[in-house]
Amino acid sequence: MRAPYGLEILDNCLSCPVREEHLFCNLALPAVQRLNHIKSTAVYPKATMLFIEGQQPRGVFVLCAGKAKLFTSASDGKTIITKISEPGDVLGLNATISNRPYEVTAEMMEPGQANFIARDDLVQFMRENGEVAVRVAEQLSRNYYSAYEEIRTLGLASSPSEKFAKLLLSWSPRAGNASEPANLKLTLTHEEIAEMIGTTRETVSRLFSDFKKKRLLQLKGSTLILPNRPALERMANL
Amino acid sequence: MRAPYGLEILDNCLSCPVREEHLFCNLALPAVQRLNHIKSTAVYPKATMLFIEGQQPRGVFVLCAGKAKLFTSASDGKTIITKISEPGDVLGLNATISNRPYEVTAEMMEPGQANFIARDDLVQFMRENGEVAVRVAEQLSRNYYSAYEEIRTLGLASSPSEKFAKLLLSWSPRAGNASEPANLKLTLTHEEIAEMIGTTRETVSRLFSDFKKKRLLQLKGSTLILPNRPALERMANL
DNA sequence: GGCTCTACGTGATGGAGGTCACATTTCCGG
DNA sequence: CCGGAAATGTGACCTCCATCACGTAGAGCC
Repeated sequence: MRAPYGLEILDNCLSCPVREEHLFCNLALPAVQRLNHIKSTAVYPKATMLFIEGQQPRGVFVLCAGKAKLFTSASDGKTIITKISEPGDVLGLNATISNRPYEVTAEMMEPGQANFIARDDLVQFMRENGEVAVRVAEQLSRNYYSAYEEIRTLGLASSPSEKFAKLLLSWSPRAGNASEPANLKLTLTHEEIAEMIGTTRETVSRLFSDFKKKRLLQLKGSTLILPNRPALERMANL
Repeated sequence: MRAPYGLEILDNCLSCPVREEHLFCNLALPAVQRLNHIKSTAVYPKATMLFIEGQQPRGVFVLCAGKAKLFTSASDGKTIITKISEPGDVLGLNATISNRPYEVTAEMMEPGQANFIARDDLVQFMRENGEVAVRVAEQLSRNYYSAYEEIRTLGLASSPSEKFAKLLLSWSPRAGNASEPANLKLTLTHEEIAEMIGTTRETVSRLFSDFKKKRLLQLKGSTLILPNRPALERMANL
């Protein structure tokens, strides 16, 4: 089930194995050829910073393998993780398009691979190809949407438990109307979860205890089970 | 100084009186003609909802006169104002491009006027004209940036006073290095300010008192004076 | 097996700010 | 100029969570 962690370069990394919304899927052949010409592929070890908050944008990274966390920090060191990126995601697009500094730091959480497209090449490619520009615009608006969800979570939720419930729900694939329990792998530390919902590690630890007691979640090793989605939704004010 | 509040239709509302970043400025003539053909102009009284959170996107509004507030609400009624839009701003672009429901409600705060461009027309226009699509992408990434600022404010600031200081700073035009006091019109109620920084009206009221006492702001009628920008920046952790 | 380092669990404590209540002022339409 | 509504000022209270402090558990390593 897991992405290969070896260091060999994956071929055809821009193709779309799963998700329809990938940025450069199903383009016309000439566009694909042009794309292959301007992209470059590289392999990154764990903890690599693909780019750092505040840097001038060099271009975008299309993640092929591995996960990356995107986060931003205040001068006092407080940090919020805004997204855990997975293969297929495009990183640094907003900064690159608007030519403003990267607004987040992107750090590999595991060894992985990514395609890089330099800013000038991408902008030129967009100008020549309206379809590509539309795709980019769509991707940007998706990014905006998830930023908006973040705002709603941070701004509208009154308690850490509410935010925690929202986070759990966002992890669980919405399985139709059925109320079958969702289970998934928990790969984040309490510290990281705390940085995602704007609270402290200790509070997250207590939240896990509370939620277990209330039968809102179970942990078997690193497998997280959510037996009662509706109750979570009630907690999250949905 | 104030925009006319009469109900006559302003001509040439898509032109750019002030700001360079307006969406459709300085386009080639044929594009401008096309634009004038697909847009329609209307006048809206105070408290009009241009669109409502959750509605399917009909298209975008380019605000010509008047201010509008953009906000989103939780089911329990708690509300956050994410932006005060001013003439020249483009409203509803993200939802329109991604064809997802409007993520906010846009409500006129004063009588005003806006151009409307229907979704299909806009998308078609973008496809035919790569330059327009690039402009749209740039606008989207600007929107994303301000959403990001919001996230930083809500997520990284620990106290209401910190957020309040940030808000005041965001209102004050950054006047070079000089430390001349900034003054500006205060058009929002304490309630609205509270909804912008995620706190309560009472707390905002107390913040005004505290900040006055600490010589961080003065109020002359509805004119707000910030005599000590550096001190505000310190409060905001900048 | 023992060592170290990181992740996690949990109690005690204090204070910031949300909540409620009510007084006062400002605004605005008639 | 007046009356009601909306906006604002302020006190009292009390909850929730950040903080501090420590103990424990597990993972990797020699």
